Amino acid sequence: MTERAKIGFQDVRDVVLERIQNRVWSQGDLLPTEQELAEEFGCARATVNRALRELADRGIIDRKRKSGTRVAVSPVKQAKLEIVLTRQLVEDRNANYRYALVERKEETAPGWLASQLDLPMGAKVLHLRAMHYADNQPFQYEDRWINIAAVPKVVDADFTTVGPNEWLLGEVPFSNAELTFAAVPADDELSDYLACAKATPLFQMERTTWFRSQPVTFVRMSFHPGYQMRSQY
Amino acid sequence: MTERAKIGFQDVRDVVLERIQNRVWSQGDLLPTEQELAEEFGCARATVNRALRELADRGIIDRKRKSGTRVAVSPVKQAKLEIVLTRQLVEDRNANYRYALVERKEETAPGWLASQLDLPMGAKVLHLRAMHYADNQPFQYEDRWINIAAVPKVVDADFTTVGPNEWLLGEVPFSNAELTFAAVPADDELSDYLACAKATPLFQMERTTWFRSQPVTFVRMSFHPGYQMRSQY
DNA sequence: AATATCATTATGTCTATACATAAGAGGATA
DNA sequence: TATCCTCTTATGTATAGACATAATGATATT
Repeated sequence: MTERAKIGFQDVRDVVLERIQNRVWSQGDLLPTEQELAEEFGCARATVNRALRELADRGIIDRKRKSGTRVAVSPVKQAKLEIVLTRQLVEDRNANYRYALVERKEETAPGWLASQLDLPMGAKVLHLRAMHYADNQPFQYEDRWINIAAVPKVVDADFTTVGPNEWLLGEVPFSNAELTFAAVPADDELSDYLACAKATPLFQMERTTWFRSQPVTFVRMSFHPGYQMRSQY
Repeated sequence: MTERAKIGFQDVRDVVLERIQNRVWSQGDLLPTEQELAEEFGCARATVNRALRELADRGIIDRKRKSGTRVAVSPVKQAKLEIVLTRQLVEDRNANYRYALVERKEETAPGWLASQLDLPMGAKVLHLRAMHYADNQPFQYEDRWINIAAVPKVVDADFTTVGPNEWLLGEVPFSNAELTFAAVPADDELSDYLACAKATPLFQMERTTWFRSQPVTFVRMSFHPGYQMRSQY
């Protein structure tokens, strides 16, 4: 028997996506209404609604009340970039992870940092410098500032065994962040810690983190020469 | 009157998120069932379901049939990285965009490319090299290979006025891709085109694109010295 | 003790119905 | 022509009820 199973929202979603990919509906085209699609597929409008909502979330289609649903003109491609702990990055390569604290110092936020984190004048910060190793090879140099006002308990953490990232993940697990990526030449300090020649190109990632609009931390991570970051969409 | 508006799924979502952030429910904790939450909020179970589904999509909670809903132990942080056209990157900086084709050549895929794109031996590719300028300053050098079998029409496109990225977006608007980022030293060619000293650190992004499991294109984009890429989550 | 069976339970999904809301279309008015 | 109004329409959301499904835990069997 060709007794076919009932149509679910995933079926609708996939068929609609396929039609868009096959140019049955081209960029900018108006799709049938939910009602019409529901009739075509023999399902409830709510089912079509969920299917189309998912496609809209993915940026495949644009929806507007009264106007209807259109195939997105310029599909907003956005890559998902998994933010993982350095420990995990290292262990994913089947390498042995080692962490070492270089320096721990309480200080007043320098001007550039106060500006970066939007801190008041004279705000207290904890400045940490640390190294991450993969099989005892330098993997990443970490330069971090933590807003003490946002995480008062940080003054009691010594960070000799647990890295600041892991510690913060436990204290402030849900936060927003802004990232920047760049290529920079190794300066004296970086070339020293990362065991490379001066001016070697290094991949650098900076991250500013907030929790409920309050600045928490700014970190600059410099990776060993040749490091590649991966992502997909 | 304290006549409060009816509870919607967004309210439920936000209240649950707030409780998680406030550690009312900590990492790994079991949340009340949908039924219980629906009773608490005075709404239908479907409403709670949608609220929790959104939080699950964001990686805030984990849900499993019969077991229930738990606060995610290691919230998967993932940054959203908008993939934009080079033209847009330039114009977003209020700079004048200019594109120039450097070379266009049909060839058989070299071994490393066949391997990268998973192409059969002797597959035909179109090799393009191009420059993107911002206010007539070198902005990005683009080195691209397109799988002719996947996009036969590409042999008729001359790419003198429209860049390959924009052209492909029109032809293959929906695709998957894998990205890698790295810092590399400028070689002779890059230092020439990007007007910088040899060995200058350059931010480089590589992208491999598929459409329905068929490899479409591989591109290596090298940015001018000092370029920063931004993202957030 | 190990394995198969079955009831239970929380989530996953679908449906029909209802009402809310944004926004386009047309007409009336100034 | 420009502005305001109402009507209409497609999407957005809520609901009660139903059944599906995965996973757990208990029970019975080997």
